[in-house]
Amino acid sequence: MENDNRTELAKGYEHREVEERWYPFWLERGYFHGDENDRTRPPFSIVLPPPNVTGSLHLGHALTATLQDVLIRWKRMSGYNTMWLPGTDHAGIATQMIVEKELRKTEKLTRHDLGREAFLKRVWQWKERYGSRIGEQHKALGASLDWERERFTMDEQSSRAVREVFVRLHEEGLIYREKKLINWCPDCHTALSDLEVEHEEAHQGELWSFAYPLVEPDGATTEIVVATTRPETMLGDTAVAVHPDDERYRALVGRKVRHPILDRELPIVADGVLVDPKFGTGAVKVTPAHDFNDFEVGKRHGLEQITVIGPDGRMTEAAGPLAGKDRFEARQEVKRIIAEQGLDRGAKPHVLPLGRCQRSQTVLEPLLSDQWYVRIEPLARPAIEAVEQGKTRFIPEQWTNTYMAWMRNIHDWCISRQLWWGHQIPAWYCADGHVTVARAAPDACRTCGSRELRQDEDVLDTWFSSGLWPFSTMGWPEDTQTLRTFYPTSVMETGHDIIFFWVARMMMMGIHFMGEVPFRTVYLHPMVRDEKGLKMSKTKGNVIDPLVITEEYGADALRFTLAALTAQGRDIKLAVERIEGYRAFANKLWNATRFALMNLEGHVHRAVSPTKLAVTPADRWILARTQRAVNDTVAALEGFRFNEAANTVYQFVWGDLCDWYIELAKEAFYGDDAGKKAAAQATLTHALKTALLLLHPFMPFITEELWHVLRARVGAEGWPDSILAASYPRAGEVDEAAERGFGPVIGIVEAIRNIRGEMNVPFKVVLEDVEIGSLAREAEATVREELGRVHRLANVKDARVLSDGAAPAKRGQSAVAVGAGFEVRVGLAGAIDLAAESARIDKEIAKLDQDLASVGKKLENPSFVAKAPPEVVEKDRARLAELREKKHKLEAHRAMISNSETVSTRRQTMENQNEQNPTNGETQSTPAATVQEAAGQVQTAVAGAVEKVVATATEIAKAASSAVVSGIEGLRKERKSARRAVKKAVAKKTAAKKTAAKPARGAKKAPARKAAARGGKKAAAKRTVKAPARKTAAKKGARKAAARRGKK
RNA sequence: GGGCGCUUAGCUCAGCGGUAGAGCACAGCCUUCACACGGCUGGGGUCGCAGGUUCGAAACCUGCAGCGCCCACCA
Repeated sequence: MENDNRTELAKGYEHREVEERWYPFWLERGYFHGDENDRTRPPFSIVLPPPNVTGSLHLGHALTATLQDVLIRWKRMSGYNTMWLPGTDHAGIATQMIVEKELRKTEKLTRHDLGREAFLKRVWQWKERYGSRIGEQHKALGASLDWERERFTMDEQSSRAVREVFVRLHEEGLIYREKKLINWCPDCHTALSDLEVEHEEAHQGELWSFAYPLVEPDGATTEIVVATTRPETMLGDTAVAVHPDDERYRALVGRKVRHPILDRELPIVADGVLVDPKFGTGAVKVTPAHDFNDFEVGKRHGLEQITVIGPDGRMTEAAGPLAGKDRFEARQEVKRIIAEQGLDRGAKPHVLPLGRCQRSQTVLEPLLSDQWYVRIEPLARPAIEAVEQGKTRFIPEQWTNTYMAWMRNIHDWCISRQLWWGHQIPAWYCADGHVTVARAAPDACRTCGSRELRQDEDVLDTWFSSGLWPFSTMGWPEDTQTLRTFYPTSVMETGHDIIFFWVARMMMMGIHFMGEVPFRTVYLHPMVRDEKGLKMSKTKGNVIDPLVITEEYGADALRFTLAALTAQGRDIKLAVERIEGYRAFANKLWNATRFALMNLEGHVHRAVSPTKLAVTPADRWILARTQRAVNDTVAALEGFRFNEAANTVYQFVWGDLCDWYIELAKEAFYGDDAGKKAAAQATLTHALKTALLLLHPFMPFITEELWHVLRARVGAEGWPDSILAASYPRAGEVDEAAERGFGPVIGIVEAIRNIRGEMNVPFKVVLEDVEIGSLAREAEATVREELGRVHRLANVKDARVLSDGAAPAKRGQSAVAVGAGFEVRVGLAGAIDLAAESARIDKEIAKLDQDLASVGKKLENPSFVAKAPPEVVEKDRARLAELREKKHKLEAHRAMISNSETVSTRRQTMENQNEQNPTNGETQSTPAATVQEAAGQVQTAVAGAVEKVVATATEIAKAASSAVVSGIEGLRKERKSARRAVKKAVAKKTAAKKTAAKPARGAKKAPARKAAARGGKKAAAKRTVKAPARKTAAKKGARKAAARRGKK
């Protein structure tokens, strides 16, 4: 690559330039090809669900390609011999319709004008012209498909497999031809399988009743009333059915009615299966040629089948006076004629089920015709067993049930289609109608020897060839090395919308012909919808075009977005803002690398574990975080939890690496400690390299680009010349001590930043009076070692770190933060708003009291102590201790402030309330009242209390081995308690406000606006109890630290 | 008619027995020498409703409600 030696990057990430660069590079080196002769590496194969050859990439394709590419790239980097097979589907009806449409538009011709042969030539031309488009689009997405193996469902190899399967199934008696009712699309002029019928409920339908006069009236009984939703079918009625046990009609069974329009008499039959005596009149008109139920009745009773609606949806000659009319016109005509004869018995609204053609949306017509079927039950049984035995498993698991339910109730599969584009059925007829099924055109009729043979004109259902895809593409029926190496495939990744159409058929065919399931795992991805959860459609205008997105935001951003949104069992609602967000992430990664490049000059990366280098606590921390990110990412990928994998890397890169480590490393890079700098360089390189590797399957382009630049900077030892050939990071042990040990440093920095934020001290103001104390021994050492970083990250000068757990001095004009295992005092002489600081501390103490109450109550409950696991109880005890310690420290600080300034009335009230809190339990604290009354003694009293508190705290810290840990966790609880307090206050205030007047018109602008937006209740809460929800100084640090530590 | 899924912060969603989270959006501060596609800080949640199990439920069970999807030959 010409640019391979660049060691600098542009300021911002430009995806267009980068994404163009790498696909040809990968192809050239043959990285995507799976070697069927490779015995050294385990195989991992996927067949891409073949998109329609006419298709253009939509988000469904983008999703499926992304997820499969993530798997394939991950496995490839993990040492597998991967093979991902591309191809396209001829898509019978869809393609034929498109070409017909074009033909009509450009030449005003129908396919019949051209004739079969000429038309098919046109379709092939079309295929040649546009068939590669979708492949190119997959390349733009970065899909690492094995193009050498690209297939088409109608190429010679696939066609041969289709004929072979057809012939064998026919020989086995599993394919047969029969005349029965099928779903017919009058618009597409073809039979359809059950699956291609879209069921719908027509609410504007009606149930119309009319009378059939008895041929021989019998006293009062002169007619029998039947009901129908399809009046036109009465022209094909050949019986009226009643329930055999129905007393009303028992006497009529066996007698006849007269057809009022056609010259025909119909028998009245008894049928217990068809007729529900409670529905309608309890008498049913029977139309064997146009209704599936009636068809069965007809067979049971030997009734005549009269086809009155033809393949074009018009009435046939058998419809007598209505012959030639459209079926819907005929419906109205029939009603009119019957009414004229006085036989109309009224209509009522009725919701009727309608079947529509999946393709054309035309209302389908059950039609009697000769079609080919697959006898499916014998094929389904083994496919059910395979799943029961776990040979193939579904993810998410719930789809197992869907699959099973359908398979157990499966109907024979109508496979013939009256189309031209497709695999023509390998059956030939002689003049006498004998059928010869053969792999190639036979010379003579197998039955009578006639040489006058004509091939069946129908073609096979598209899904017939798709069903063979996993093995037809690998050379079946030959016993190829490719099949031996890559069949069964490892994963079938597709949408749940084609679980029956495709997945089930592949299972049946694969097991039957290969003797082995076609895939070990079926991962069914969610459907992509728009941000409101609606299906994307051109008419709604809510389609997000992946090609536009790729152009605008980059393929990497699109891929990452799709992966990050792919949670199991939920549709994806995609908003463009999400993609924007992940484009920003790509830019972040770009700039992190850019930063590294600027600071790695002269650094030569060695292929040794960075943990072997002498490193600082910060270095050890990011190395531990890196390993955790690796572990979590790999675990998520193994479980097909794409969203988790993506989010893990995202958080690691942006949070740990960029927000923290890079900032920490600056101190090393810009300082003059050569050893520290070298360690930081090695560490940063390792962390960044790992991030690139982890990300590669999700964002192949940018990671490849950055890999090359980084590699050029730090030397090539152990770095392949493509990230694609590098090893995926492996799970390993996380240095939890290093993660935990750094917690106080992070906590202290965040605590100081928080004080800045809350006290309105801009970052550029250097804090020159900072004391850090109450540290445990190891924490003290770490903080001392990393003090330079604390200085830099919090813009502090000469912070004092106190020894042996000593607490910071009590001084006025200061803000104090108490965190887990540390306490920080920030002197803000002249800059502090004491009232604000005092109020802040008050609120924190109020929260602590809430927590103390809650934990105290829990621990006072004997059954909790007795029944809960000891660790849990212990944890709560430690937390109680933490809370108490913290409260004492804050109280001491507050007392100090109280001494510095007159306390407001509001605060007094609050303090008094706190003192009255019975769950407080700590009676030693200095009551505020005392402070007020004896101002002169305060200093001494406070000092005494503080000493006690510190002593107690130190004891606690030493006693509990995990003091720091539980402390960090303890801090998190503040949040909940605080919220609880707010909630209670809200409830009270809401109750109080209910009767109060509406918010005044002239209220402050911003709250008023929010109030309007959020509704009265919340607005009230906002106005009245704003402050208590304020967080404590270090809580965010604690939260993050806890999150960082992870739960394991 | 049968089945499945969903209901958690304004929005999109994680979490699925032990201290309510993320991204975006929002507010304040910051044009600090990787990144304004940026940084720091903050505000915002009776985890759909009602019962039950449990020491403990957003999580498990039951019922209900709303939304969505799939399957289905009742005229």
